Amino acid sequence: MKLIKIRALDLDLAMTLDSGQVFHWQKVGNGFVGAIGDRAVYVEQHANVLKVRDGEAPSLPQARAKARALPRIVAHYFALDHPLAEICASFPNDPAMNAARLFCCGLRIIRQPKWECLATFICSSMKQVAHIRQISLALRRRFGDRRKVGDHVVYTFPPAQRLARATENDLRECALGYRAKNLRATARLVSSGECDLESWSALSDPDLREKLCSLPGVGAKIANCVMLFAYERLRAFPIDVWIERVLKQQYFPRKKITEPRLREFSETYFGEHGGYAQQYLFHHARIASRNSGVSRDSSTPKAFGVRMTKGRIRDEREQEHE
DNA sequence: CTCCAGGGATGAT
DNA sequence: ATCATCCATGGA
Repeated sequence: MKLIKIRALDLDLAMTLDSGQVFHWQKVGNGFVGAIGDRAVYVEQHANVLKVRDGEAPSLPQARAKARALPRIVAHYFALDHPLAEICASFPNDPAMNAARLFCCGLRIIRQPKWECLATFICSSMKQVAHIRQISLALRRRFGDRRKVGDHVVYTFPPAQRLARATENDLRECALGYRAKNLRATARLVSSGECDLESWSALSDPDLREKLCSLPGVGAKIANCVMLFAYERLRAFPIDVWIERVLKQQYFPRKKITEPRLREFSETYFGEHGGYAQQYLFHHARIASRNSGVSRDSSTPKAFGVRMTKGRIRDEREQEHE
């Protein structure tokens, strides 16, 4: 089993794959297996080197050609060209951000295929990471293409056309619940050509956001995820409950802040790589709370050093008014 | 404005 | 072993 080496500075592969951007990579031995587009890939990290291989090709010349392309594809997917030191240096200098920056060394924003990212985040609404992984796997197993890398089976993410042909019930059987209707409707818009995800790359941030939000099942949060993870809009700042909690506790303690004001703050304060800042704050908060052994509805993560019960938060909200 | 939809993991009891 | 809670969008 021959592995190709790729130099990868400032990358933490395991953290990157576990930071809530992608949901299909599976840990195998010292590395991970997953799909990058249509290609089944195994990847493991040794310090500043990635060792990779992809699935078999039918003939030897083809296999050689594919192997030559693989390093470029992997480097592009993991965004090894992002200037991570510069990006981190552009973050604001404050305690929460500094803690997150320190904690998340080597965390990169992956470049995901647009349809795969959009569809996956439509499925993510009102779900937690563990569950999104199950949905992604169910969709891939049922509608994707089976590939092998070594002894491991990997399924590619099904194209929009294939999900558009599925019935709502087919999708529900993948544990999508009420998201089945939205995913199917969006798949039809994309596969019919009425919505051309590739051509949207040319749009400004606000125009792109508007287009994405026009799709069934896509609101502001999911639109921002897709902008950040699939359109390289590194300013896009998705606000989920984790980030909302962090922003309020770290930047507006004991103050009521309206939702539009919080959004405005998130879009200006964190600068040109706000999406990266968001990812760092998000991942730090998630892991810190996971390790604290304290449920997050009874206290904030230990790393932030603030204790605040849900009851107290409610009290504060009731006390203050604009 | 509120309420609800679907559901597996997770943590509390 | 039960039980409550997590989650974001869209429609009633």
